[in-house]
Amino acid sequence: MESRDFVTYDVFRRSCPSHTVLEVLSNKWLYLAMMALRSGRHRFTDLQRRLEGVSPKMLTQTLRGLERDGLIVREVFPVVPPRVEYELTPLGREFARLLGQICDWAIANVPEILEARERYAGREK
Amino acid sequence: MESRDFVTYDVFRRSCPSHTVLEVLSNKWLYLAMMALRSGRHRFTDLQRRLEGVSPKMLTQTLRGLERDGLIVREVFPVVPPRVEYELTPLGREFARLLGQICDWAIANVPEILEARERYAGREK
DNA sequence: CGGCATCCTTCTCGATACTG
DNA sequence: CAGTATCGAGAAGGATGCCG
Repeated sequence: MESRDFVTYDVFRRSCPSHTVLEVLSNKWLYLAMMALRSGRHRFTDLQRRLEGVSPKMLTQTLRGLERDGLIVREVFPVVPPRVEYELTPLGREFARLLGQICDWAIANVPEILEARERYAGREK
Repeated sequence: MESRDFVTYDVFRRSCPSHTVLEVLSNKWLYLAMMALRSGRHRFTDLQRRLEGVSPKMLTQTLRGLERDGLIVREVFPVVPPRVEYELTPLGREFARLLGQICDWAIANVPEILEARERYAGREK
């Protein structure tokens, strides 16, 4: 296991770890959770309120995945009622910055994309 | 329809167009198709070969979506056997550049992410 | 409050076969 | 070659109820 990276990563190959990572990251709730956490620490309920339409199940699942991959940390306060906070790690902040660029781009180009869709729909048969 | 952007886009709101756009973009095959097209024009079969494991159905669906949103153009040559080529639009190139950064980041951080996963798995009960 | 367990529906996706 | 059509498995995701 102490192998160096003597193989070339190839996101196109299903067996390549980079492919798997990309697959995990291609997820709407993951995007949104990362975006929400850019503004700092947040409690579970805060996130649930911010991510309109997310079920507790999906939010938990998403946050667990992010924690597993080292992109966020989860802190549990031993109080009643329970209090759990989530925060980006340095690695997570890097990634969130890139996702932020995607979001910014998406927002900036919504009009153009919607126009393209109308054009496309308009020339059907 | 001639409305200016007097509303504030909010990716967290399900009804916001930017949310829809983000949702569409959260897709593995879309990522990979865009990456493959960064190197120029490609035929359907070329793409199918490049994207390991993609079925013709999913590839068609992915490419249609990208075409619909104005990110790629599809050119059909009236020959036998058929020849169809796909190419990024200027808008698509912009977006592909951002996705490329995500890919690069993913590849660069595969080791760190895999380590995080092992740590996470290791401290389970 | 912040989950987890369970059930159940939906729907994506892959495999396969076929066609202009 | 570049798709389309069809089918079925399996995963994703919502709803609900319970618990520390």
